[in-house]
Amino acid sequence: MKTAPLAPDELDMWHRWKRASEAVMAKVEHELLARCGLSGADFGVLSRLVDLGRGEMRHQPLADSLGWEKSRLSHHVSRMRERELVDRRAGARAEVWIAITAAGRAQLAAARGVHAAAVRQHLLDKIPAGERDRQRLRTLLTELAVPA
Amino acid sequence: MKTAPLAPDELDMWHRWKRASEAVMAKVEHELLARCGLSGADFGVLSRLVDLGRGEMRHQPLADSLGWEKSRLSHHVSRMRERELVDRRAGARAEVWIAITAAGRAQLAAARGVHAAAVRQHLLDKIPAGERDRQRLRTLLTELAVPA
DNA sequence: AAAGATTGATGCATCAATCTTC
DNA sequence: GAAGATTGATGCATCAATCTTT
Repeated sequence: MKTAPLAPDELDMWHRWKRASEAVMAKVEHELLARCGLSGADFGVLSRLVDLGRGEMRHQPLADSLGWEKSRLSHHVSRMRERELVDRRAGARAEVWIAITAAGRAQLAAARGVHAAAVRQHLLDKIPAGERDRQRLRTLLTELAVPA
Repeated sequence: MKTAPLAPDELDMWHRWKRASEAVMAKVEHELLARCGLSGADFGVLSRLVDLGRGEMRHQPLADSLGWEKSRLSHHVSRMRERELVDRRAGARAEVWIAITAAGRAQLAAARGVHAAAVRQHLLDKIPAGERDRQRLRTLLTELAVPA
């Protein structure tokens, strides 16, 4: 199977896509970290604990909801635990529960607003307002996100 | 300054965007690594050396063209040098030149086709074909990539 | 001292290997 | 031994500190 090199307009679209995805993520995560002391990963863990689990979840479902390997979550929880944002406890069977702490709830509450503002400023406000345009974009993003 | 939490449709768009940008990058970089032994960063360095510099460039302009800190490039070149993909040499003034090796050229040549195919499969082919749609997307991506 | 680049320390992501409890 | 989770090793990104040549 022969594969022609990317034509200039193809290369252009690829570079634009790459720069846009890096820029949006970097801007949102930078604001969250600078203004709230939470990385995007920290924010993801804390908000899922609260939104999906009323403050605590088992290890594996939490990892799944983040799209993370269980080992990645394990390392990350160890670091967040030292900062007293979450805690770990053993369940009745062999399972582990991750729970948000009071300090974690406070940080998350402060971060929600900053996150919402950053997402609007750097992404949502720049998307065309028409319902047809938005629907097209939703469809494209859904296609692009299909797992390998 | 009021900041309402993200509404369900806003949150939905944010999550779709996030998953799409992560998925496209991961798929392209994974294919490049699995089939050619080059990371996205490696490919970026090699292709810029050839396309922008006929095989060699000074350190700082190369870093700039990648959007990297100079220290990041320095570390990366050290690792690529051990794999004999590039070499470093001192210039007449205090400057450093990074040059692609013969082995680097060979790997890059093999990788170009794989990269082109992956970008088409995972991004370009999923974008609507109409010129108006494409133009709209280009505009959106350009807005999103504006530096902080 | 200024320009140009490297180094070292720290935190994070991934993989394979290991531990623990049923 | 199987399910559930942690650990250790390695490579990468970022920041501050340092080195080197003019």
